[in-house]
Amino acid sequence: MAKEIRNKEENYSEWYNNLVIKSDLAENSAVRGCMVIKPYGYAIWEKMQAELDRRFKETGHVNAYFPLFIPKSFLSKEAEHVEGFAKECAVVTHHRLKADPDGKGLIVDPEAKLEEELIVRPTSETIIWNTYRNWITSYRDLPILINQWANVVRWEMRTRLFLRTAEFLWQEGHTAHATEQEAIEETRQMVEVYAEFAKEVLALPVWVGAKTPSERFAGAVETLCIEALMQDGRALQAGTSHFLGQNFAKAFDVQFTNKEGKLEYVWATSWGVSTRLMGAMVMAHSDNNGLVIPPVLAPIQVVLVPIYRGEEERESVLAHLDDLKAKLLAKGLRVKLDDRDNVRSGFKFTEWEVKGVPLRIAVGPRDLANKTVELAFRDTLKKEIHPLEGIEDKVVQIMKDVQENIYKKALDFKEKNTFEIDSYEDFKVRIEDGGFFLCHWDGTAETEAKIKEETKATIRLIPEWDNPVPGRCMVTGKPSTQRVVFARAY
RNA sequence: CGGGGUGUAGCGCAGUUGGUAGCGCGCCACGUUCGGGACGUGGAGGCCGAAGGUUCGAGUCCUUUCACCCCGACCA
Repeated sequence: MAKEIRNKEENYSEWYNNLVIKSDLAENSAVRGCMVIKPYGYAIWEKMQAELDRRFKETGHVNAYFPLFIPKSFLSKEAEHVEGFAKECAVVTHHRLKADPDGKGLIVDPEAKLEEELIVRPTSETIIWNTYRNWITSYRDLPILINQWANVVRWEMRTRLFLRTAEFLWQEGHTAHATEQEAIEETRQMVEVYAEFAKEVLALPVWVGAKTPSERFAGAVETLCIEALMQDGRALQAGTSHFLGQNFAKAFDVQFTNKEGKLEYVWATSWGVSTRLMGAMVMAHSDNNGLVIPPVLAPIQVVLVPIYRGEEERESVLAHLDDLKAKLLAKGLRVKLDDRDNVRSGFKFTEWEVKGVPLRIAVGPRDLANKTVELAFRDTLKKEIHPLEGIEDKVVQIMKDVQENIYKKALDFKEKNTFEIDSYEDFKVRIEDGGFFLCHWDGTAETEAKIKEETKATIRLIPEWDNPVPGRCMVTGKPSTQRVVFARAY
């Protein structure tokens, strides 16, 4: 069962509002479906970037940057790739405007038509592989392990804040390898990096597995992914890692001479996560009091709120909190001292709670007298009084505990909402309540499509079980080698 | 592109059978307050999405049009 929170769309907009606003830049549809990321939201994205980037570097990758514009002809070189992306591309056709001869304003200058249209990248496989062709001639040039931080544009029919914006920020890794085995291992390694990141940083437990052919990335031989569960019971694809085989090498003619002196096509992978992760984090942890941000990600981990009346008290409490802030900063914590004098402390409490700051420390005259502080925990909403002595070490520990606690809560939710179902009739009923469903499937695209058609549920992934248990397809009764994970997804 | 809905103050909304444009929040000023979103008094802020029509008179009725939101098809 999903939590009480489910279907409360108004919660989403309230949560989101602290982080982003929907772009209202234009009255026409040009920037419909884009979002403005506010500083507080962007700080979370920066933290995600830093944590991901560190993991990429640790696994031997380097960053680079490729152009935003892709010649139209590039996109058509890989048959399945073009099939998948052609329907959602923004196209640049001209390079100049001029004054409208019939009146005010500007028109596109027909003289300035581009010889070949440019596509605003929906993903960068094509332009990167076009570049790799010139970089790779020998096995000594391999592997190439490059990541790029970029924005991409996908002109979706329908957008959804965070989860499907027309423009989004992401990272895309594009690697080139001499052997199939190495590329497969890279694909696997990166999905594991994502799963670890989801757990340790987003405090989000995920399923890891392979997509079915129908859900695969356009141009991939295999797509691995991580899938998370939102509090409303719907699944969210949170990251993908693709084994591209030699598809792009063949499309862009990227060959190398191997140790035996023979020409071979290069093996490829690509993998990415996006600002969608912010949506995942928000929808997984937030509650009716607002955002709940895991400490590792929180732009502000600890907020210090002074309580006082009168100028004299204000000064002594603030002096005290200045000291405390310095002690906490020295421990590497991200601390905010809210010394605003134009709002009351109660207002501050609520404001930081809504923004999801993991820990609030309030200090007033009473605490000054008793040498204590009041700790208020965002995740549990509990409050406790703690001696001032040694508080900085205590807070360091609290950050770890809270991170762990938020993860455990999400893990518990995921486990309670994962069901083994063997009857399709049961499935049809139970799917309405959301969650992950472990079912047997006969492995055919027909059955997969039928289930999607009848229940709106899709196969989120095929897990790699330690001990796969065979059974019979819940729809057709045909043999199945193992259970797969179904859910309704965003 | 189908199906539904909404456009009135910065935001959220009300506006009766057509008759001087309203409320809440926010904003500004002053005062009292201050251990969980304070209160009082005063104030600023509007081509009622746009165009046309009916009428003595339109936020309200009619026509046209534009925009946005939600649900589907598409998708990370």
